[in-house]
Amino acid sequence: LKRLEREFFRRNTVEVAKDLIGCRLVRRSPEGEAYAVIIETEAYRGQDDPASHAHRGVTPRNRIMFGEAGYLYVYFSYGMHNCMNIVTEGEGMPGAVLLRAAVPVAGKEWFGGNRPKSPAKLWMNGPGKLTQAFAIGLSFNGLDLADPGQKECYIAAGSSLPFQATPRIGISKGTELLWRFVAEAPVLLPN
DNA sequence: GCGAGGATTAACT
DNA sequence: GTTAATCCTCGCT
Repeated sequence: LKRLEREFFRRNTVEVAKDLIGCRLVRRSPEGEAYAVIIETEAYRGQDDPASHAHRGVTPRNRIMFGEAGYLYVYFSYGMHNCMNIVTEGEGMPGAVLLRAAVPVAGKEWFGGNRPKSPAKLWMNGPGKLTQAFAIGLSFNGLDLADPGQKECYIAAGSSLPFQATPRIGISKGTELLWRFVAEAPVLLPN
């Protein structure tokens, strides 16, 4: 499990979102390193993207999106869910990739404990569920995934998967952009 | 201060 | 297919 470096994230957001499909999201757990293969992402790029939190300029919440790449942007949504994004682009250019779904590989007991009473197929097949399974809360906002000394959470390279591009989910503006990327080959899900 | 709405989910019918 | 849950953030008064 080799941590992806900052240069991977310091690129065009849409490219990063595509390249993240098939990569692994790694999290320290009491049982060791738990990880899952990322199968769904969305790109939110620039101040011109009407669906992005960065669209109206810098606010206390979204300022991390305007900063250095490789940091986590976590926000609270719908009164009950957290969503996790990885900051992209260079400083001053806001961008982030929303992680929407993954397939658990290692640390399944821990994931299952974080998603009680939920079958494995539904552990992390949505952005809110993903953060729940990985125990990622608002306190992770601003975490540097590219810091080699930071062991809580990082992204590791994987094998590339075929994917397709679709409109992003749950937004009302910017639907003409095909900036959601989903692994198409039904990746084998655990039972 | 206050009110509206949200990059959603789960449990209904 | 429909809807309640639930609270942070932002923009406006």
